Amino acid sequence: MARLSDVIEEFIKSLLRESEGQLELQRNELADYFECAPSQINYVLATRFSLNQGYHIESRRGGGGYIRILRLDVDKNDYLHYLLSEGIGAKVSEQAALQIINRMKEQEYITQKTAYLMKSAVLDKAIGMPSSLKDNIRAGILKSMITAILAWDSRNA
Amino acid sequence: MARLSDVIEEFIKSLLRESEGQLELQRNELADYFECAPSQINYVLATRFSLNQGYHIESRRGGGGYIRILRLDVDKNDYLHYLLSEGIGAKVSEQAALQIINRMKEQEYITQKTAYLMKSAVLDKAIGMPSSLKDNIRAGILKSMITAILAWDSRNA
DNA sequence: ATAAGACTAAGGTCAAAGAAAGTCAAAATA
DNA sequence: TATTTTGACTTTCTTTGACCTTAGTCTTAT
Repeated sequence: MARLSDVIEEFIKSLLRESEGQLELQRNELADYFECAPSQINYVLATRFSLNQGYHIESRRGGGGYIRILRLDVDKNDYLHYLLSEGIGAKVSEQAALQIINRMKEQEYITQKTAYLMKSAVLDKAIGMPSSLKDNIRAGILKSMITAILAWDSRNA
Repeated sequence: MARLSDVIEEFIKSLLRESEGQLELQRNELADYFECAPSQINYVLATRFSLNQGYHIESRRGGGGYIRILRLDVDKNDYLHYLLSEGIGAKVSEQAALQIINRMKEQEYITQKTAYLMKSAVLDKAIGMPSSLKDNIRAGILKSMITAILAWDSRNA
């Protein structure tokens, strides 16, 4: 007897295959279909569709809510995935962040203008905050922006 | 299932596009057309056509009453400078930040892709941090990105 | 002719109900 | 012990409806 989470994982992945890596679903509907608790869907998403595993999730609550799952294009964007999974840890200095963005530009993942914009978002000046928390916050922001760059392409495929 | 509020929003926006950003309508008529409660029109106006989102609403009750909606089209530089000097204070909520970025996109000051990138940088998730400091940090980042957009333009003028 | 008051035709407000999704930790299971 | 399953509780967003306010119109007494 396969674990239900594995079944749900496979189900979602087959849906993704049929729909070019992009998919929108209703949490309660899916939970109904598999006769499980709605929160199990969250568990499956958290453990099998994380960023490190190459997926991006967007969702909305309330009437007409949804969960959107994007499969990021993995092999095409090696460096970016490396950054997300190992390259950027919990903390990143300003210098390191700027270097990373420069390299992204040199490898033509982003335009010069986008690089300029991204840099502005990770500057010490932008983040304000004294303390060592700055480097944590910067890491979060940088990762989020890199994820957005990856997600954009999948989303508009 | 698309949210009715979104449908009404799009309907109004398309009317605005056809009429140079100015439009007068009858609340009950519109509610009839969409078969919804009249107060849902107010909900749509409040959540999607606020001043921050770039719209101005005037209305009149009683016989011959109406609701007038104006799209405020501002000059790019004026608007961005306004945001930096008054529009964005020391703190900004996630919602408010996303609305500002949406407006920049609707006014075509930035592309949709850039909007997506900028949004990713101001999300609660990106900033991490529980606490109320989030809104301060977000304000700093958003201002920094807006400054970068201004600087880029003048630099490449 | 006119001012007061009643009637009608709008739009406004607010709170409750409904419709999702998120979180977290306890319980169950492998 | 680690992973999975469940469920109670929370948060967010939307929809509905009862009640309120305001503007114009019509009657009527003076």
